[in-house]
Amino acid sequence: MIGVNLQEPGFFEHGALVAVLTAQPLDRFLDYKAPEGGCAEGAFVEVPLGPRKVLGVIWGPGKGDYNISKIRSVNRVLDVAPMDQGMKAFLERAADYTLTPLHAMLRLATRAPGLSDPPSMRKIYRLGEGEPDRQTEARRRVLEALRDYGGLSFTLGELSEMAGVTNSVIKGLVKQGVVREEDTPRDVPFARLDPEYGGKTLSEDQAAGAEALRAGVRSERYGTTLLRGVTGSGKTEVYLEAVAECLKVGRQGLVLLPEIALTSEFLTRVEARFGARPAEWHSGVTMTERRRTWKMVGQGGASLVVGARSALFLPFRDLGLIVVDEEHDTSYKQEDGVLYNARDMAVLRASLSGAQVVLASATPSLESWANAQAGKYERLELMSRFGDAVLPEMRAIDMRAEDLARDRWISSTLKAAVDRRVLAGEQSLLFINRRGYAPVTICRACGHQVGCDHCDARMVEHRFLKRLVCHQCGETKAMPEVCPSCEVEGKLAPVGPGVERLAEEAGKLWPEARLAVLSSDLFGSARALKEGIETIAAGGADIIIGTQLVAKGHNFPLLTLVGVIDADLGLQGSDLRAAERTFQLMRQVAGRAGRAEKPGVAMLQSYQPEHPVIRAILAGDEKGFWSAEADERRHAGVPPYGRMAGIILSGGDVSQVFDLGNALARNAGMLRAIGAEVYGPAPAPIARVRGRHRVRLLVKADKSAPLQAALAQWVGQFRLKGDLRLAVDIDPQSFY
DNA sequence: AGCACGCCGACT
DNA sequence: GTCGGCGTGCTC
Repeated sequence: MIGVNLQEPGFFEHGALVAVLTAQPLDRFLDYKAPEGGCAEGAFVEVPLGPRKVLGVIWGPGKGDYNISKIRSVNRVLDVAPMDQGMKAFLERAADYTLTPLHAMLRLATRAPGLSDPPSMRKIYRLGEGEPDRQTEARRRVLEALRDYGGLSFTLGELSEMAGVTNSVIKGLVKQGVVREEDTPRDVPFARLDPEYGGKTLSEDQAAGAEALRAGVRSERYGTTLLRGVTGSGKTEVYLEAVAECLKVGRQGLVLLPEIALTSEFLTRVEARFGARPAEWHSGVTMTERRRTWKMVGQGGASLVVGARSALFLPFRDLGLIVVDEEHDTSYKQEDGVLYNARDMAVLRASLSGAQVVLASATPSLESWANAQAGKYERLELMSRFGDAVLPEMRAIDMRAEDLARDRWISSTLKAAVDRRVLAGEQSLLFINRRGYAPVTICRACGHQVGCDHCDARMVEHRFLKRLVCHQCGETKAMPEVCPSCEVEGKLAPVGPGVERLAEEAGKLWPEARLAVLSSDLFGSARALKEGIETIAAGGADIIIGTQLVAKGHNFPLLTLVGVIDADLGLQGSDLRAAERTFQLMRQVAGRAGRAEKPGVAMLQSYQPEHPVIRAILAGDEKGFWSAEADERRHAGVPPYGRMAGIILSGGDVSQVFDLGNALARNAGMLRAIGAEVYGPAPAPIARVRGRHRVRLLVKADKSAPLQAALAQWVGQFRLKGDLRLAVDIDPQSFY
């Protein structure tokens, strides 16, 4: 082929055809001619597209199957580090796995502004040569300031303030060459982190764990370690040693955190350990800082990034370690836009760049537990520094015996316990496992939950339809008058108070007490949330009402009672990970109480206190819980022992969306051919988003079935009309 | 994603 | 008559 340089594979001479991937939603590569000076595979380029100029990446040689006379030239190669093979492979594999178009993956990987702008420059000032023609007091101060700081340089503003002079004094010195003015890129490397800076003395247990992780990092090969450690066991110190080793071998590290609210505290710890702050990457980071981080990660000017899941898509050039802290956290699963699980993508990315993964958690996910069990992951266990974890006393409140009114959620037993805390000036936490209103229909006499006749999911009451709907298969039925199990009449009630309803009830029960509601949707920003939490922890409330949020690593020293309003939510049925989540939350929430000198009590309100999960929680029997849960999932053929996918359909018109869903369900031959089952269409977990109705189908397949290929074929049959949209959600996490 | 083209309703 | 609604299609 003309123009291809055979000496240097992957380089395209001026005029050669290249395939360019853009972030535009086009489902194929576009052919362009290589620009003057040529371009290398992986180069970020600007290409003309219709009347616009867009960002693209040279993906490989052009196919040449497009009208040659219409092929345009690449405008220019951008001044950023080219995408390496590992990143390219990562985007391709991630796209295949999540069934996301490649252009959407590229979009994720270029989420920084101004990548196509020329490097922004600014002027800096340093000491030049010679002496000024006339020495004045102002001039003397400027030169003294510069000499004091050796060879360092400053911006005009910094220097004039330091010397206490006006800009014109400095400009005058520049004219004479006594002070030198230089252009320097605005995007500068991050401060070097010193692995030897602030190492702490580790316990024997921690030291052994740290050494195992360090050895992994030194191998410069892929490997995943599940690092288990209860709160207070110092798992952060341990994995920071792995980060230190990564810095020593000169590779880059990435620490993923589930909540932005946790980053600032973590950054402080990193600074204490390594003497400087790492790069930060999450939605709260400013545009200029984002661009700097993106560019520096690409050219090696950032050795450690701390951030949210999207940091996985930064252009690391030599990634040696990824830490996924609180790996079980559900917020690692992106639920809008590109649907991916950051924990799984971290493992994929690491395996393609020869990096180590550390999955850290006090309460790992069953997936990771099973992978460790199967020998795919190494396992490290940290004991608490204070011996066994000090778990509070845990008790179940049998709600069947409480005879609670229909619209009440706080039992008299729990109320009495809270009363005692209020009198004693101690804090109580009322914990509710959900934010929204997603009721479950439960019999208040026997604890039976109304299930679907066609699958094993529970049925959910739809307030507007006045019917029960199965969110898995879409089956509906009228609300029964009589409990299908114990046949008592009039005791069926929708369960599932939101935080607000609970707060209302608490306000009536304890009119004198100071109530605080902690729910992430009630605070405007991460900072406001953090301040709110600090005020409350310092004693700013008597009764705290909270959601999952409180379970995430905040310390409340005055807290001595945790009341779990509905420990049953999700024990049965419609969410396959519900038992796991309940177990994790109970342990974490229980860990909130009694951290300080006062012993804590946790009370679990339950309609089925004899359920194995509740029993395991009360007994603190972790191993027992995991084996039982693993058996159940294996039996049901669900993750991690089977595979699932959701198909989310959305559009402005409900009936059109359902029509499409039904059409999909009718034409699912290729899925049945691989032994998969198709459920639905049914209302999606979030049934309406910004005026669009969402409907979901669920696919369940064998672990070994070629699910992605069959799904792609299935979904590919349909051309979407109008505003209808379809998204595939591999391994969905929400089932309500 | 943008942007143009194109085919049917209420206005100067 | 035309201005403009947004459905459909194209961009190398």
